[in-house]
Amino acid sequence: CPRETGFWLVSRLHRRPSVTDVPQSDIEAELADALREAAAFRLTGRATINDIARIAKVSKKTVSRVINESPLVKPRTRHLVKAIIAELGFTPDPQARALALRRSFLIGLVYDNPSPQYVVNMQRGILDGLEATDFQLVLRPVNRADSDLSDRLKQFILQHKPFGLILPPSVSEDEALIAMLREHEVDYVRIASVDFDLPSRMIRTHDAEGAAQAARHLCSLGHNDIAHIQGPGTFRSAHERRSGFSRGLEEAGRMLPPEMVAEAGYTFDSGLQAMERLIYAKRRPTAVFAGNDEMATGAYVAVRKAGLRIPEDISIVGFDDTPIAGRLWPAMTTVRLPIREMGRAAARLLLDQAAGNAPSEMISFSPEIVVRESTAPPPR
Amino acid sequence: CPRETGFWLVSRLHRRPSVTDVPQSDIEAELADALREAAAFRLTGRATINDIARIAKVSKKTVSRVINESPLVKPRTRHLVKAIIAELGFTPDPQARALALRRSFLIGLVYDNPSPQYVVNMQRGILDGLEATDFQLVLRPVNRADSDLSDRLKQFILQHKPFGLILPPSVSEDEALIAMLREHEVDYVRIASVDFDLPSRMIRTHDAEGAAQAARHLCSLGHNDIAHIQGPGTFRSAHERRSGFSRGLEEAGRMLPPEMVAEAGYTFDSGLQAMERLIYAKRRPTAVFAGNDEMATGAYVAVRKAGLRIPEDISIVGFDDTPIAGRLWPAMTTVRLPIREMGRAAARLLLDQAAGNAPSEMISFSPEIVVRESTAPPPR
DNA sequence: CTTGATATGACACCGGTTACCAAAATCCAG
DNA sequence: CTGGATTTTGGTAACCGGTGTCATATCAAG
Repeated sequence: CPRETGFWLVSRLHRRPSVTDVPQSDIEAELADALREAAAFRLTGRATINDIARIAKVSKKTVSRVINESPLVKPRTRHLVKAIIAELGFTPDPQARALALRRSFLIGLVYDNPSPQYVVNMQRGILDGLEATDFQLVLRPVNRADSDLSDRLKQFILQHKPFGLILPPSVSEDEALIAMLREHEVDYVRIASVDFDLPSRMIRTHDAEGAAQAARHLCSLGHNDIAHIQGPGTFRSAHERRSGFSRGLEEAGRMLPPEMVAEAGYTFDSGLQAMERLIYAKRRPTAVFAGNDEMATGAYVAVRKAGLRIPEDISIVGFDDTPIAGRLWPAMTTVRLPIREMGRAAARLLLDQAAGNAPSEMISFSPEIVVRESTAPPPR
Repeated sequence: CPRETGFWLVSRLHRRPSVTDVPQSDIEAELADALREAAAFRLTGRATINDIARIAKVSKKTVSRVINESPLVKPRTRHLVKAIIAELGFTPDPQARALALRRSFLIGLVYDNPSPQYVVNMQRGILDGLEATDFQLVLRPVNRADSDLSDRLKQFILQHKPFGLILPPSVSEDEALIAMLREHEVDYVRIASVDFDLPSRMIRTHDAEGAAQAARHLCSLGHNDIAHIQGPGTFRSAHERRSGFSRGLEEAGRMLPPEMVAEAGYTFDSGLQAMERLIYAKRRPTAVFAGNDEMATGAYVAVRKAGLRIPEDISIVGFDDTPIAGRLWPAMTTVRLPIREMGRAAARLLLDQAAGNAPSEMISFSPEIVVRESTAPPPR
């Protein structure tokens, strides 16, 4: 026997077919009366659940049931109440609801503070997904370095009782954080390029496959001296991208020797320096795959500073397809991750959870190479 | 006689000096007792104002007064209650507070949907300013074009009763919106490059002055054929920047003839096209000032496509100093607006309002030119 | 011992939700 | 067809965790 709880979306599915064999005119009249009264009330100000109840001549609780789509309401009553709600443009007060449900309608986006470019697009996507719901997106930047992550976030959770959290890469890999979330029973969706032991809702990206595409692209152009600017070792995505790239090269009969890999920190400056190391190394590469667009942009500058040309002397491939990629000259070939769509999916996943769907689900996204003008056959 | 209202920060200022001439030992003992009890309670779970009241042996109202820094509490009681609050790590529930105060602790950032680059930095700044407060930043993108602006935003305001809104340029210029906000008595801070008739809190940027600096810089390099890529006419900032630039040129004895102005839409593509028009015009300019970095980046590409060099053939100056400016090659000379600091100031202004400061205040920020490598003397 | 100022408490209320109970409708066997 | 058990449906009161109002208790000064 299901208890009466705030979220009825579940049971909405197996609702009995509604039987309406009451004299139509009767309903009509009552409805008209109520609506007249509602219209009169309308000017007074913002309506509450009490007003609706009074006008519909039912109890508060019944109105609450209608709002929450409880199946325990006669179709007739439901229609009446819904009509009045529509007429008054009533929407339940999220604060009051939050207080009673001990759960707010905030969705937190938790990200690492030196916010990577992609959070912008992710925000867009999440907002798309939250459109026309009562949920609000709040930003929760954290400093992973300071390890205040858990503390501040816990504070936020205890105070604001967020409905759910969205954890983009890097934050999503923090197992201590995840443990804390489970302890406090907060819903969350992880976004990452690897699988996790604990089954939980997540958005999975196949970064390795994208990197392999980059490798295939460069090989097909005829490059043999191929280098990689790798992201920081603390990021799982950096490993994924490197190993995927390496695998891609091997499949095409090439190798990625350690001296052709320069590690950097996913930043512009570090990418620039890494590229300089590669340029002035014993064997200069004719093509470089950077772990993200940010570093690839740094590589652009290093190449230019060295008096070399893109793509005639050196081909460059990035990862992420951030806005900057298309704005550079020549436009950057990069591996596109559908960040916005991922954000949208993450929001949906969180909202679904409310509807009582299966406890664990995963949505996969595959990256795709976008060939622009920064790649060409190697110089002879 | 001041009413008892949720926000006492005002009166905190003219509080009488606290006199504590009660036997120390007495207090100590009582405090110790209470703290022992508090420590025992601590494990039970999250504390509420009732728990504090019970342990301190005062009424919940008194605890509420202490939380809100009301001066109507004896220093001794205050100390006791504060000690217990600290011991329990109690923080008031924002939802409950919001319900009672009919005002939530959300700060909305309202921005035009094809979100301009600067909102990222603005977000950072606002988050800085909100740090260590109970306030949360929520994102409210709107489509100005759809004119759903007022409707959707009104819906948000009615439902979530935000504490205040921050309105960056373009949104801040919408008088209909402002009227709606005043009608619903929502606090807001406008960020704009012009003054408004209605006195209200605002962050004012002197875009015209920044543009004039750009003009002076180009003139001092010896340019005579100077063009401008102007932003869309619907943006006040576009006018400000143009007129400031024009004034700067005139002060240096140059002119900005209409045929040397190309209007674009603050976007990369439109900037690219505008630059192409200028390049293939009768008299090709040797220097171009774009209304924002986005368009300037488009100009870069147009110049390159035409086989010309930056800055040897054409100098380019942008506006905003978005991250992309420093990442281009050659690095872009641009006019820097301290967006992040502005965001921080906006948040502070909103929070001050709560503390009952003067109803109207303005903080000014002056832009400053950042000379990088995209400007040089004209070709001979 | 007043008196006015200061400090505290009792209680209703904000706008929803749940637990629990009562009334009505439906079903079943006798 | 009827009475009682069972399932629906609607209502009441309490509660979520704070705040406002207003009455009352306390205190220093006159």
